[in-house]
Amino acid sequence: MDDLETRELRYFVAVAEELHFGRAADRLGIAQPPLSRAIRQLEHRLGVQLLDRDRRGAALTDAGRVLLREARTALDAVAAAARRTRRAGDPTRPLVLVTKAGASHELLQRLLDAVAGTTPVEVLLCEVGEQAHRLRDGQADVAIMHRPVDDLAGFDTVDLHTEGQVAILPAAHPLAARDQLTLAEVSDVPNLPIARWPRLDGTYPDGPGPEVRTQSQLAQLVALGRTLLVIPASSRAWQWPEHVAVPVVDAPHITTVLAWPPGSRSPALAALVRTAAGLCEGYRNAESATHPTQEAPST
Amino acid sequence: MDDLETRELRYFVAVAEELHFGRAADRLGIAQPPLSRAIRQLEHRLGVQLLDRDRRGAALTDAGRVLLREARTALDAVAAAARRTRRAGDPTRPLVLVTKAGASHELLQRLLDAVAGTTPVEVLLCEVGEQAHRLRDGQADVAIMHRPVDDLAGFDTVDLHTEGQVAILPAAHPLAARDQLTLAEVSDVPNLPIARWPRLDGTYPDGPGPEVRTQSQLAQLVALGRTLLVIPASSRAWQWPEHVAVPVVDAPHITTVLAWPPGSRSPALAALVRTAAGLCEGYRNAESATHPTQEAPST
DNA sequence: AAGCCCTGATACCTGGCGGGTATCACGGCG
DNA sequence: CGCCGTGATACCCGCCAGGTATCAGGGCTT
Repeated sequence: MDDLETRELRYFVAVAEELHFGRAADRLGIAQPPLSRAIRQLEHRLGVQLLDRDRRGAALTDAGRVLLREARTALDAVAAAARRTRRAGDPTRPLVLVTKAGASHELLQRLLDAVAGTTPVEVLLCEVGEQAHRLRDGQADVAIMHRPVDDLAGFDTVDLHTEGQVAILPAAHPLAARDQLTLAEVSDVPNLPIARWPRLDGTYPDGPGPEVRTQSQLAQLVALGRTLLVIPASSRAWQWPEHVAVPVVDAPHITTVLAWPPGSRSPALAALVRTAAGLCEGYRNAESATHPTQEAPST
Repeated sequence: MDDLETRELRYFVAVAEELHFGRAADRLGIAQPPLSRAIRQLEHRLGVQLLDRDRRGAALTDAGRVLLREARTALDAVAAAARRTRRAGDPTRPLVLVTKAGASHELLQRLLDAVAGTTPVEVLLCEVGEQAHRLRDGQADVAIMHRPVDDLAGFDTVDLHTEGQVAILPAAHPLAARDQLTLAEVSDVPNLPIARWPRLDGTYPDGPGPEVRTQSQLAQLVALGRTLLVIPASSRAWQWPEHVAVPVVDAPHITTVLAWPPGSRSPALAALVRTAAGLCEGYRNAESATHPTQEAPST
């Protein structure tokens, strides 16, 4: 019937994340009773139980888990609407491009040089896996991402460049002397386990490797001889003197792509996409000409 | 700062679509003054002018056009959150599959047969181009769509089948006697112009062909000898006795895909996707194994 | 030119509801 | 057995969404 309000979604997300009405209310800056009432009303309106209350907190039901995921994307979309509208009203707005720190540095440099003077571009750096979120919630207009490692669902893209991967090893490690490696050799080095990244919900998968959250943590761990990693050959801007890169011959190739929210039609974005496509003409995947999710936005 | 409420977005969308405060207020079931005030507050909060007021109505500014697009997707996301949550709380829920009427009928039949008894599936038929919207706003869980004609941006997909296209002609037309045609021959038959479909905003592109909105309108127009169309070979369930299908040898191949919102993890959906992929093993594009937007949802 | 009409804007009132405080119910635990 | 910490309930208050009445002004007609 009547639509949900974003306030209700924000409240539910807070409770679902804290699993505790008191703390959630605290975080929201309101008192606990109105929060309890709001969630109860929400459950009543949806006709679905979202939380199992308990003397020591609350637990999500299946429906609650669905709403948590859906509410997050809905709130992102609302926030994106506000941000993009504010930016559209600012005539001096630069295009905001988000990329992983250090990834595809040379390519980005060439792209920025090519549009310098015509299209102002602001570069926003983020940690691994955050680009999609920044794009979805309107903090950025366009992103440099990588297939198949990043989640490109929901974006239009053009392919920019495809390349092999290298293993980054501590210089002191025996494997560092090799001039090439295979995935099998890399994946079961007993005293050099692969690091673990957080999942979307912030928890870590099980495994022997160290838990990392940022690229600089990882760089340091490699330098300390505690882990290794396999990354695209061009993503080496943050390489330390203690690091050695060895090509991994059978690792899947990584394609660098320029990604943007579907439907974006600003002339600046269209110009950037056109320039990027032009820069990489030779490398582009022929599929991109026929695939509808890979067309440039019209002006 | 403070987030927008969906009420504000609904109000703005109404005004932006009507371009008239009075009619918009009417449609929303409120009076005009509160609506004017709400829009003014919205503009003030965003720090952006959204509408140019005028004695004879209102006109969208650039920022207003951005907000209209963003607000629609945000409202879709909120509506989807409500719908999907309600459905998640209903233990008897069938999976809702949406498809264009008549398209890929045999494939769908095989798919439904294959999951009959294990996964209840409700089939929702819609007109051309509506599937993406139904999927985005939560009315459906999964869709049968076609690449490259449908907009697949924002969905995970598996390829099911690829096939050539045929021209559907009035049986009385001279070209109907041919056993094959080319795109060039089809596209400039002077007295048989291709029909025009509405754009997303409901307006029609210019051109000589008749305006159509549904497949049955189109079927009738072809039977009347007023237009022709080019469609995948399998989409002929609605063919009339007055229609003749002739292969178009150089038309781009159409791939039938199963598409669903990224992140959906219901066991029923996963089972359907697995079954579909199994059914079409031989036809599947090898790329689907490595492309992240084409992986089956995990259970 | 003088009204009229149709547009959105302004003024002002009212009621519902979102939010607050105080308190209850209840189970775990020392 | 009483204390603590959980969420639920009761009740009050003030704000703001929404209503009515009215204004302002430009393009019509006459």
